Amino acid sequence: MAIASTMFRERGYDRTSLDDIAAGLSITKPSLYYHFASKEEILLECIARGYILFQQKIADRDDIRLPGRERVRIFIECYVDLLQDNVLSMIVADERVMSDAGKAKSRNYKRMLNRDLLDRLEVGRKDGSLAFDDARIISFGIFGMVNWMTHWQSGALQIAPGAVSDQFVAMILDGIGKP
Amino acid sequence: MAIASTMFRERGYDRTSLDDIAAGLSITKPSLYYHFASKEEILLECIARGYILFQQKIADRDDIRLPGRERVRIFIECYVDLLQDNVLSMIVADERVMSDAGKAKSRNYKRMLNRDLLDRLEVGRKDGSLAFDDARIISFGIFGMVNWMTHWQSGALQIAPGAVSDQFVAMILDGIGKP
DNA sequence: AATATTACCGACCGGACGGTAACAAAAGAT
DNA sequence: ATCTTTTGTTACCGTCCGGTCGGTAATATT
Repeated sequence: MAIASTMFRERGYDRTSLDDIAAGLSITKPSLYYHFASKEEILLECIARGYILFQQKIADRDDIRLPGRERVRIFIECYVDLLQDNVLSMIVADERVMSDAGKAKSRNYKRMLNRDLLDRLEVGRKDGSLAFDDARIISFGIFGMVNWMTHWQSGALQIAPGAVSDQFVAMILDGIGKP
Repeated sequence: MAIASTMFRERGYDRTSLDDIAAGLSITKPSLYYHFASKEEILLECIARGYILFQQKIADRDDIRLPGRERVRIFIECYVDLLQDNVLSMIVADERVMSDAGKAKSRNYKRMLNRDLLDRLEVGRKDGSLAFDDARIISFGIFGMVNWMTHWQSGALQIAPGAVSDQFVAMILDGIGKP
């Protein structure tokens, strides 16, 4: 499963054949079909696994008493961490190749992640640590910034892993404009 | 060409067959091969066309005397505009399917766009209208935010087209944190 | 000893896709 | 009116891929 996640992330779902995955596991394609019903099912399990890993990671670091601003930071840092481990297959899975049922499941995971970030934003708005107009657009913007990291050419930026999320967080919270 | 751009954007490059494109033009596939040498060449022309349209659009609105902050705003607004017209094929083209030569061309266009935004950021830093740490990360973050719009489910947000770029710009320049 | 169950394999099918060869119809130039 | 170039077409090829079928060792159950 971890191997499939990595392959999907590296080559893309479409261009990762079942033979590729099977070879990665040192078995053959029919054997794969003993464990999974279809290629889509493999993808969906990768997605589910990524979501669970995210939940675990953020549960470790989260603290409901912190201001919204800090809870948003924690969300972003955990998310970027997992992205760098090739583990969030949600991102690489183009919904257009999926069945209606699969699409619904995939969207559900995305919706839950979005819900989580939206909640943190609203907490920040209420406790006064954040200010913005439409939380949905802010959320989409944040996801866009971090999800697009999967399109970066690996090694194009010579930079420490943590530095990226630090600067993203700084940009999101404080902006780049000077008063 | 415009039709191919739209199809690539809607279905993705891999899942748009030459028969699809030909059908969209009311001709047949071999006829396509009279005008283009390969599928990749079609893609590269779409990319080139998108870049030219962007250059034209931004040349109309740009003013070198404006502060960097405003020139960044103009860049983002033009970019979002073109994205909404399905015209920036650069974004949907996964480099992993391209030949080395095609990859080089595609990257070159991306590099030029990135260069443009980086220059605007540096202008802002020099004239004091912007402040940030690493311009490359800011630039990648901005491209990520806007490029990811292609992954939004159309109509998920009931919002005026211009409002998105307004709020993105507000978020980038001023941030969402309260002092 | 007889019977299931688990986990796997070689060989194959049907369909889709990028690309090609050979041939036909417009259309302008002479 | 004919020739040539442009722009199409029909029919086909090779390859790849998701998925299936029949069969087989090995392990567990009775």
